[in-house]
Amino acid sequence: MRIAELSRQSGVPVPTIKYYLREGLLPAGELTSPNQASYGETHLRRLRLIRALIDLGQVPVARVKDILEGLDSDDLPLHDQIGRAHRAITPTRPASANTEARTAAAVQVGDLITRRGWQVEPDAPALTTLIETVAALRTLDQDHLADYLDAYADAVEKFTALEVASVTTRTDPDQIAESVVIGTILGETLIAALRLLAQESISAHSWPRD
Amino acid sequence: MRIAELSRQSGVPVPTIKYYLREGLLPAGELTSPNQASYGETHLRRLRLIRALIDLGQVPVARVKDILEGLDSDDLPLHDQIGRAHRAITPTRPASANTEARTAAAVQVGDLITRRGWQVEPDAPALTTLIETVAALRTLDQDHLADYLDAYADAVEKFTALEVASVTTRTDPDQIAESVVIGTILGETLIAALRLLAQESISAHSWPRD
DNA sequence: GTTAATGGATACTGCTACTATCCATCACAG
DNA sequence: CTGTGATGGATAGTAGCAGTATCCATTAAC
Repeated sequence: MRIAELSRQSGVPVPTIKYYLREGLLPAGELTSPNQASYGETHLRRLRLIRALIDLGQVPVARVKDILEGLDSDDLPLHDQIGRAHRAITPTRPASANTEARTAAAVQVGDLITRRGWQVEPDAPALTTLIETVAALRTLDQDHLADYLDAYADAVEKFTALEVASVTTRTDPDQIAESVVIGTILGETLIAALRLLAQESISAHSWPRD
Repeated sequence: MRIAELSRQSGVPVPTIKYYLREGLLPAGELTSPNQASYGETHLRRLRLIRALIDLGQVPVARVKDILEGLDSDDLPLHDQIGRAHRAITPTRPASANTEARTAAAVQVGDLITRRGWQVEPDAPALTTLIETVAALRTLDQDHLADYLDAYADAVEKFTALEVASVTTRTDPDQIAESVVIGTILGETLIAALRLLAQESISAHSWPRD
């Protein structure tokens, strides 16, 4: 198929497809002549994945590129694929000052991780976010939320159990990697959306005409 | 305190504070003379809230303004405050085409909501996201994840229960509104970070040297 | 009484994710 | 075999966002 058809089937405008080609998100089509290329089913699938990560997962284009390079390089350990996915959805923070609140939060989070027996690298991107968030909650006088960390962790472990179960339905290594990446990123979108719906419903119940 | 002190205590550069003042995120200080204003504790608290929403919650400046206006307008029903918070973290999507996958996803999500007895307005921002995400998962051949919707919803209801319990520790209506907003937005950041940590730990267990 | 900071206004910047334009082919209908 | 429209590739332009920078006429503080 040529680019117009690819555009029609994916719903992505031709100039945008060209842009993804330029940025190396999408592999070039097979050249049949100096200015004619043909795209196949793989291109369509890849394009859909790109759009899902960008539109639903809010992943920046540069991070999408990272992820796709990871998926394309065979034999990359699954743990690294997950790392890329995590970095894609965790903005790198400029390491805030080590205030009192931050130090206390770091201790609390460290305790939680030990208590749970989690194995977490000390430079995990999510670690900083978690510490920073707990510190912010305390600074904003919302200790009640920060104090529920364990209960949150309980519920969160359910997700990971689900995801592990879900991934193990696949056998092909390439498919596993893709599932892990999509699950990590779109899973978050899914959970966030579900949570908002549950909240809205609860809020309608609890304060019908507050 | 004057602007330099506010900047020092909050860690926000003076030009940025001026920008927030211009944008109406931060109320003007009390003018003591044509070119001298004094800021108080409320300004500092507000500034910290702004930074938390922007840095941790990834809320765009314009949405932060929405939220703060909501918090400032007394007597705004809590349900509306929640609505603003939800809109702040749910990007408005340009309503994709009604493909087959989308329609099927809409049905599945509708069923889920009925089954759970959730009360959700048909134009809730999270609803579109959820439908779109389920549709994307199916298009990307990740049905296994989409099929676990109910299990996800189970775990998600735990969060809302936690948040309701947490909010009811407050009595002052203003504080409740603030808690709801912060809980909604930073709660998501918290959950996402915890989930990534749990994932990393599981992945280290399951595929130590894959 | 000089030096530095302030409030307020206006202009500029860097980044991201596209769009638009151009052009020399090329496919294909008539 | 000729004219019309699409294509690949390159380069340039754009819109929106979140600040930064500069300027200026005061004013605070030593």
